[in-house]
Amino acid sequence: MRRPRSSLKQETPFENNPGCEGLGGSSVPELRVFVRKKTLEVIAKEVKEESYGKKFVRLHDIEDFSYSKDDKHPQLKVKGFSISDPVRPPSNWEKVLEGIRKMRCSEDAPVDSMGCEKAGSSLPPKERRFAVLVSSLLSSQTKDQVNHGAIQRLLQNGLLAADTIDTANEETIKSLIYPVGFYTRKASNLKKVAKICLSKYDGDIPSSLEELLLLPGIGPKMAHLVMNVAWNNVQGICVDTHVHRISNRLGWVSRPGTKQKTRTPEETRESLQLWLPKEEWVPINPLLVGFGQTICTPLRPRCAICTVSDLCPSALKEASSPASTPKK
DNA sequence: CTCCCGTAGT
DNA sequence: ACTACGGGAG
Repeated sequence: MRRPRSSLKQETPFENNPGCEGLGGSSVPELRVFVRKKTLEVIAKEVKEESYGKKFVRLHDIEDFSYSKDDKHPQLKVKGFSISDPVRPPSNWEKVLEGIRKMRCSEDAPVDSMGCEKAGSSLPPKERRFAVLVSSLLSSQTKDQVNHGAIQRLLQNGLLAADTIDTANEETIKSLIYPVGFYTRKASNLKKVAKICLSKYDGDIPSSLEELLLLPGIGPKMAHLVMNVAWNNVQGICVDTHVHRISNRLGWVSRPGTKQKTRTPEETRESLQLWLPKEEWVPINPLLVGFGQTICTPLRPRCAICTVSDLCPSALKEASSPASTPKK
């Protein structure tokens, strides 16, 4: 459902778009793609890496502009570059996925089953959503069990709601959430988030991806997770380091227009979403996380016991697990 | 000891 | 692109 605008020169949709503003005044018509915080990266990257090597695009180089409401990102079509290269799914991806599922069944992983999924499951909707948000804030780089303990302590002290957190002492919060990773920063973020939720959302949490991303401490991974869990609204794939690593090993993703590996989880997400059917967007995360913890580990992946190694372009190409670590 | 992990700041 | 954060794991 895209609304292509054929003649940008006449319409210049950016002028009416709060996210994008033209730089008036200069004799050369130059359009600066100016958007909020994290959206900037997406657009700038698309333009920058694909064609220009800079964050500015000259107005006359833009041939088309499209905006879709489902997809939040505006897209620029730039002279000499085609955005719409057809993307075909990697061969055998269904077999690979099925193979990984089977391995996951036999070898049980400690899979962080996302503590936030059950966070505050007994609370009313609004409170539950807030609990999910808090749990997501705390859970990054933290074991599920530790995170759960922190959530329980917050709950017991009545500090799992925007209004109470807003008035609470930051030191108190800090001590309650300890020992979650980065507790100092997270305590500070929690206070800020509570204030924002109170003032802008009546104590509820933002219901869009963009607004979630504006909260301190909420990045792409958690924003997608919160959209999924709190709002039951799948806006994108929740890509963590496991999904990022394994997708690249399997050759499932690449930098646009190349066969190079993606360099960031966000690039991986964009690339995966181009072909992976939406039904898989949610289950792919727990599946690959568990697989990544037990078999396709960051160092010394156990390709020898992996049942899909014959379908994996990276199999046995990195130092494998037990065999040899002679090294000097 | 080194590496790792999401996010933010640089 | 690189790094701090704050612990856990190797």
